Amino acid sequence: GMQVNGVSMIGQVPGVEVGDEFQYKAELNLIGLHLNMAGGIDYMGRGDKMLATSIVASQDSGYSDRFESDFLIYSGEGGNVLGNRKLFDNQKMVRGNLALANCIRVKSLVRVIRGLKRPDNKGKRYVYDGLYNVQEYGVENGPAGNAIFKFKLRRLPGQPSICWKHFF
Amino acid sequence: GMQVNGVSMIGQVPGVEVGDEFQYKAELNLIGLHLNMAGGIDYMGRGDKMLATSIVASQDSGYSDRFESDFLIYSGEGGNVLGNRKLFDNQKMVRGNLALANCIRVKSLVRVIRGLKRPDNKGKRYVYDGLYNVQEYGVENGPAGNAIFKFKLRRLPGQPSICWKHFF
DNA sequence: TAGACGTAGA
DNA sequence: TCTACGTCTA
Repeated sequence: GMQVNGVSMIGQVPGVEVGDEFQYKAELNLIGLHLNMAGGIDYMGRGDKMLATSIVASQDSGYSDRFESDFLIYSGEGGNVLGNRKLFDNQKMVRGNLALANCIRVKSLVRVIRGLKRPDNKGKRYVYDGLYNVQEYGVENGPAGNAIFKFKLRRLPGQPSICWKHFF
Repeated sequence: GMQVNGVSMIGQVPGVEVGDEFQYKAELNLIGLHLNMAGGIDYMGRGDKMLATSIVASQDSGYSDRFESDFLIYSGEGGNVLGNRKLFDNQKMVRGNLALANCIRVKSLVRVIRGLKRPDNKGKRYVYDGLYNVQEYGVENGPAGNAIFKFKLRRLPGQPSICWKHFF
């Protein structure tokens, strides 16, 4: 049967290369690429503070992350009242958001995974996009005037590009 | 990688025997024992009405299903305001509840799966308990005076017992 | 105990 | 789009 629980780590995961595709969050968890089964930001303790290890980014499915040639604008987590995704509140600098922000000073690398639609439009698939540096973050206004964090991540140079076939 | 999507069917699933244990809802889905990844009641269309095919019953994890020697009292689904499990409303005779109630007249068999705690207390495991007949249902009052359906299912005689080891 | 970019089917 | 006895980590 299935197994779960990969190992939490920062940086490249042995055996996983840019462009590798997975079908379920549980697979990302098993292989250790992204342990957070539901959340988009995964993180771990490093010394006395939390550091983000990986994020799942999507341009569709109601999310508005933006992929450019060599950087990524990623929306923070939280701000859903009662988990509702219809009632909004200000996002807070805690948990995943804080862990992601902590990466800026320390220059800790973050794995980026793209959440893409499946061909049949049922659920998502996940493509590993490589290592990024978190450069900065700002605050934008969401649909209800609520605060949403926007993190700017820069893709580490020298990594292979994702084959365009992945996006179809 | 993992695969999903078993086939919806009523009655015994080929290859699955009483006492077989599974670790995830996704496994139940894959093997076709219970396709509903989140809901406790699985059902399908049969002619012009819905019939329940399987249910997942638990005595713990906040649920109050009761297993007796040869029958089971199973609580209906729904009644959680905003999916909150803290704010309660009356359960309605729709979806899974309706499909389960429909089984009474037609005497359609329902597979019963026991949701049990794992030894490490993380998450659940699932043990197939065999086929049951839905005999009747009533309405009880929940913690907030809200209506909760209670279905009485009788275990089909002649089926082997679940090994007691499963419960430890 | 609560929070989170789950997942499938109606 | 919505519901549902998910599943994990902090």
